[in-house]
Amino acid sequence: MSTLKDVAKKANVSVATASYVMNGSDLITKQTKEKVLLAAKEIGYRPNGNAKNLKKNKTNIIGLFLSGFTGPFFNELLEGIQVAVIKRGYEMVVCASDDKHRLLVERYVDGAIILNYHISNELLDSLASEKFPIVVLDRELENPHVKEVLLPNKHGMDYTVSHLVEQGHKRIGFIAGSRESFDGESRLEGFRESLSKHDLPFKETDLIRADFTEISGLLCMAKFLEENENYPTAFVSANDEMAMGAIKASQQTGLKVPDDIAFVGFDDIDLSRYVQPALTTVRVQKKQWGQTAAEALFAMLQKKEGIDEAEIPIEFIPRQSS
Amino acid sequence: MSTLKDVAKKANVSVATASYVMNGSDLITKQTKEKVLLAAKEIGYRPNGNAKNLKKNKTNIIGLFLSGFTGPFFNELLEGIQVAVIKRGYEMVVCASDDKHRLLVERYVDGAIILNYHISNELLDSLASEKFPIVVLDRELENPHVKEVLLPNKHGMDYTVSHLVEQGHKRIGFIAGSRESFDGESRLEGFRESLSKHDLPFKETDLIRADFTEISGLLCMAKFLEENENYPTAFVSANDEMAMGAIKASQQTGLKVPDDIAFVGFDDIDLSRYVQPALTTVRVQKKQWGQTAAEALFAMLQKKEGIDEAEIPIEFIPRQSS
DNA sequence: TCAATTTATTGAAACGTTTCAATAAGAATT
DNA sequence: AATTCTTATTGAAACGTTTCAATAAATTGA
Repeated sequence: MSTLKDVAKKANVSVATASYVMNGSDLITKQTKEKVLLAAKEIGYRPNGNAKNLKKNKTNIIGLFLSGFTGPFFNELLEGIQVAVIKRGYEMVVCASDDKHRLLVERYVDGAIILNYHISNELLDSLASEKFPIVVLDRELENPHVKEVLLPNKHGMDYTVSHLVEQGHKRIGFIAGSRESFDGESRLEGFRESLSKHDLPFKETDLIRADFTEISGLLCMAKFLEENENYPTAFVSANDEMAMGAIKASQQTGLKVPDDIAFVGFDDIDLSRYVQPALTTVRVQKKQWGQTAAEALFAMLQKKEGIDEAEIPIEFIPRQSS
Repeated sequence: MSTLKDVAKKANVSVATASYVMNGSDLITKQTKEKVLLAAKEIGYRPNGNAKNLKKNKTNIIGLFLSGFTGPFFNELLEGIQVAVIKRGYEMVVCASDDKHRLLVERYVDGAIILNYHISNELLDSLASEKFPIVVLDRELENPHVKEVLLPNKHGMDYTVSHLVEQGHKRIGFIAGSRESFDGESRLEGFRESLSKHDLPFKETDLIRADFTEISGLLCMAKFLEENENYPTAFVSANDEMAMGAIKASQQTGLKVPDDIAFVGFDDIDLSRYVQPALTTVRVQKKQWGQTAAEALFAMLQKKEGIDEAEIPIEFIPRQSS
């Protein structure tokens, strides 16, 4: 593989000059510039990113660290981060890990956004620094170089429960996702809190554990209805997909939604307004979430202090399922 | 940030020794080993991946290059690649690009899997080499260091069309995705070819252009039905999501599926068997696809020649929508 | 015409590792 | 006790860049 040295030799200049040319310095005269560029092309030169990074002590890459690619995988979130990152002239890489977290630890990136329950708080504490800021999307963490950018899940649950209470519901169930999800659990927690604000009890047996997929919602709800002939008049779901599945299951059992049983989702995915009945839900700006996360990271990277705690906007969307 | 040198100094050994310890060489005596490890821990040492990579001329990372994070984003595919990559002691990074493709060009990875229509054949041709093998998932490309791992889309269309013809359909429409998708277009092409094998004509006006999302399928189908009171008795869709959307649109117009109009999807996503009516489709092993792609890459990386052209298995799944 | 200034080019050190070849220290063989 | 053979440790070069400081060349001003 050819290097800058090869280019320099071919163009009859020093490697310093070649380097300046490759980086578009304006000290270099036009004709040497062309000479070098031509040589580089002829020889098929590709810069070596590792050497660059090593020298500059900087990669211009930020990393998004996920726990995996299955499960609730937020395309919009990725898109939001990507947009913000590109705007800053950086690149983004996303990777999944459950063990060594090599890409996170070995300084391949200038900063990290974390949504990975396999990564411990201790590790993050030991990594975060002035030079290596971190944004967490899935936990609370007190550290000057770590910033939390969290969804206002509890806020959303307040809307939801108030709405349901207004409609006269007294016994409300909950469809939860997998326990590893910070958002899922904080929605459940928020649900519990909102319920008690309204002096309503929660029967633990009305808690259904699914795994965020539509099909798990369908299956678990079907099972629930089969086992309990006495059921809540309403269910809150930790996301839209499960709510949709649960609605299908209820309908297949002959129940009318929302008359016999009401459902409220969370997220407002595109499909929610098109299903029958259209799904009541809480709209979450996932793309905005990603963007905010990236912005927060860049703010730390540039030591700008005054980043105001931007809340991710949410909105309650009443539709026909409740 | 502390370096190996710092560790060495603290442990009173040479950096060579420290390096050997960090890499678990068995030449080093147990007590120096402990001494170094302790020093490393105390000092909070993290290896510098860039320096390592530079020296070793190898990153142990393979890259998956996508065009974006929206659109048909194949979690299963990612999962498949990830599994195979981890098994080999490598890591995977995924990134999106539409312009400079820095991460692809600057040797951050040891090999690449491409599913990104922004990346030109010329670029791939210039990058691919003995030392840098490439697997393409979205094009045909003749190059000794590039391997195609493609879905048998046309094969799937043969099944589909034969099935529909057997059921007596004579006028069959097609719901296509966005033009940038290689798979989408090759399904369309396959559809055309299968149709003509059966001596059936294809009316260009029976081609609906959507964008792979369920909602686009719904919207485009609704529009089509509104504009054409005369419509095909069956539609083949380039993926399941659009088929589901189209079915919803048809039902909302009062049509009975499959009696008035039949639908066949492609992919067999989880949900397909649970919708009403259950969706006839072609099952594609996406995870297998990813795994095969990664295996093919490793085979090239290890110069193993005899990689047999593994076909990704597909299977026709007749259900109630046709 | 010569000094002073500006502009273009270059040599060489440095970034943090790995790893070869060389050395030092111990153990084993005479 | 001297020699050989192991084993553990180390010095130093190398990987491919960037960038500072130094030089060389060209231009200007007197």
